Amino acid sequence: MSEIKQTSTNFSNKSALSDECPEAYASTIIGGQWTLVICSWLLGGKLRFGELKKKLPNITERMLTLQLRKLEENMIVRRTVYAEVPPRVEYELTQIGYDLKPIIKELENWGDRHKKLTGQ
Amino acid sequence: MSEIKQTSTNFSNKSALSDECPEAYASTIIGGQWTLVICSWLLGGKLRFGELKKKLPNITERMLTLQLRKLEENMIVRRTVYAEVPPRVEYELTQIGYDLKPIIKELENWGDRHKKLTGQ
DNA sequence: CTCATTACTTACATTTTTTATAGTACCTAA
DNA sequence: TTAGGTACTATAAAAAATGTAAGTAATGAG
Repeated sequence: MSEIKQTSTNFSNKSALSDECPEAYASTIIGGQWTLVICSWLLGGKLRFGELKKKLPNITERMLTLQLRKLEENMIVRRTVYAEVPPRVEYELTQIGYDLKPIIKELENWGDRHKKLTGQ
Repeated sequence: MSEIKQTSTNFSNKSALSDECPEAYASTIIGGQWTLVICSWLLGGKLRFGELKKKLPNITERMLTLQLRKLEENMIVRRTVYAEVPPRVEYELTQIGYDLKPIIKELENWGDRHKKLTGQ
């Protein structure tokens, strides 16, 4: 996740697409496997690392960390560390993160309809 | 793309997530690198394989084929083959594919705002 | 017969994403 | 002194996605 080769064709393709197509740009930001689900949980309010982990039973701590870091880099999520022991870290959506709400809702809606249609 | 290991943790994680979270389900369907851009072009009407290729200058024929096949499998796109030589194949959105329109539009919107905000 | 056209397919290589497993620092409470 | 909780890190490996390069079928034009 952190080791992207800026010389690869894949990288330049993604960059070019992101430059020209804001929907592709958005997709690279919210496209991770756990990204939307994390955001979806955070729509309900701030959560600690461990709380998020409980909501996503199968995620590894590493993946959760990576996804949260990426979300933080992309300013979707704000991270607050409390200087306590044991540590307490809270995650919450920023404004632009919260702005994903209608998109997430529509995706849920569309997903449900698609499932019914295809009998999944 | 075609060789997904149904015994992998990744596969079972994705399945479980898709079962529970329609937004994650939707994301696995429209999450490919070129998927949304292809759909976005098709919103304007049916296009031939070669026409799509021209719209996406950097895509390889292999990737275009794979993405279109996946979209077809997922009933987002309808493929029509004309028995001519040289062959002619047309792609167009299905109803549920066309229903992605508002989502794509909102993603474009959100992407633009996000770009401005982060100075990309 | 040879060539051009179109929409692919195939085999393989590379890059990116995801998972597995085992740690770490810090303080508190027993 | 030891154990326990919290939010991580480090390293390796597996899996998935994407890219490269070459080839194919059919047929009509020349």
